[in-house]
Amino acid sequence: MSLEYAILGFLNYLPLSGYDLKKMFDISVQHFWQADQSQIYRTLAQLTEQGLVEKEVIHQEDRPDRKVYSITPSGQEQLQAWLKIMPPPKPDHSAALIQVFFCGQLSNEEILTKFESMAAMMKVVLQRYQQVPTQLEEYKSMVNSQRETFFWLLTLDLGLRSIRANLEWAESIIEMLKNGKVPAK
Amino acid sequence: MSLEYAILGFLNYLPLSGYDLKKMFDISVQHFWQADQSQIYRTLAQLTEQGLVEKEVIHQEDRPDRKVYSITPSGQEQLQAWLKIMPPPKPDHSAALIQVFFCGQLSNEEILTKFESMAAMMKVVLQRYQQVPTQLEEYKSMVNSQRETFFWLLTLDLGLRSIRANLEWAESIIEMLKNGKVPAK
DNA sequence: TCCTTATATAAGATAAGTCATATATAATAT
DNA sequence: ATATTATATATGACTTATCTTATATAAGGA
Repeated sequence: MSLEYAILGFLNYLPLSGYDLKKMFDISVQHFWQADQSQIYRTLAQLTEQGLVEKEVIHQEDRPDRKVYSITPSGQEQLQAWLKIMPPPKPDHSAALIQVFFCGQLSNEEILTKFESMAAMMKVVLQRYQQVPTQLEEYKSMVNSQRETFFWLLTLDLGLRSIRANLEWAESIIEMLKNGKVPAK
Repeated sequence: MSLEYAILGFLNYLPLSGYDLKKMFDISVQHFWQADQSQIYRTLAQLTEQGLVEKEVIHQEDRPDRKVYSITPSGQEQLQAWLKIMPPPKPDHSAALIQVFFCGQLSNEEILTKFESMAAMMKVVLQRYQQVPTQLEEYKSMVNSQRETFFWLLTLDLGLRSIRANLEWAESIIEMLKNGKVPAK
């Protein structure tokens, strides 16, 4: 599980509660990692058991107590070690590609509609990506390091390149459909 | 779940057993869908319950009985309907990107090593992809349709484009590391 | 006044998939 | 002679993640 390491990564900057962590995910890696709130809490519990993080309960009068987690030396070791290894590439089961694979069973018009809405969606995602750097300021105030922001921008860059590759692919298929290059049988 | 529809897609060509299906996955969509044997059997059971496929037991003397599944009219309807909709884009949790995001905590030499082995791995994947069309013959003999093979090649094309985009990204980072473009702090 | 958002954590149910293992036989390769 | 591969299905245990719901309070907007 790498949510585990993502959490350790953030806690290595500063101590945070489960609630804070959720916000951190949302302002920084939301473009490639949507963290589930309940999963964060469960993973935090698990990391505590393993001695990789430590919990400090901060009492609050009017709201539930804050439980602030800090990384332990053992947690830092684990994180460093993990950052150096290559994570086993997990095969992604792409529903979209399964649809492409079997879409010969649809009519050409239906397929054209499909790829056109795919292309349209990708353009939306592309725009969303191009607007992500707006959140940079929020993130900067949390980590305050040009080096960290640099790597953040790299993850954005890959996202952009991937979406562009996808869009070009979809557009090349639209071209083929319009020019009658798709075999009828 | 889209394994469900992937199975319906194959059964729409011809009736197959769980064992046959596993082989079908391996010779055709293995590059974007590694199907788990036990998951295929479980999904087949579930599809039978839902009335989307039908089971015929074929007795064999020396080996376990073959259970051959065929798609029902209801299954065909479901498949057709699904092929037309856009599957909700499932957010992929990329361990590799989490590593990039936090790798500012490593030294520049360690990071260089990391991206170099990443690039090397992508080159291997690229070669593997370029060799996939070899399996085309096997697949052709199963479906015998130029239209179907065309869409198969499209899924390969996307794979190639994506890997190339990834590789270019990794190489651009290697360049930056070598030219001292990575902030020290 | 009422609704939403923010603050904060947690647990039950369910889904989807992976891993390991079990059963049984025949053919092929080393 | 021995080991592996092919044929064929199935289940138990486990992991990871998602969805839903619960609890509690305060501030701010319509």
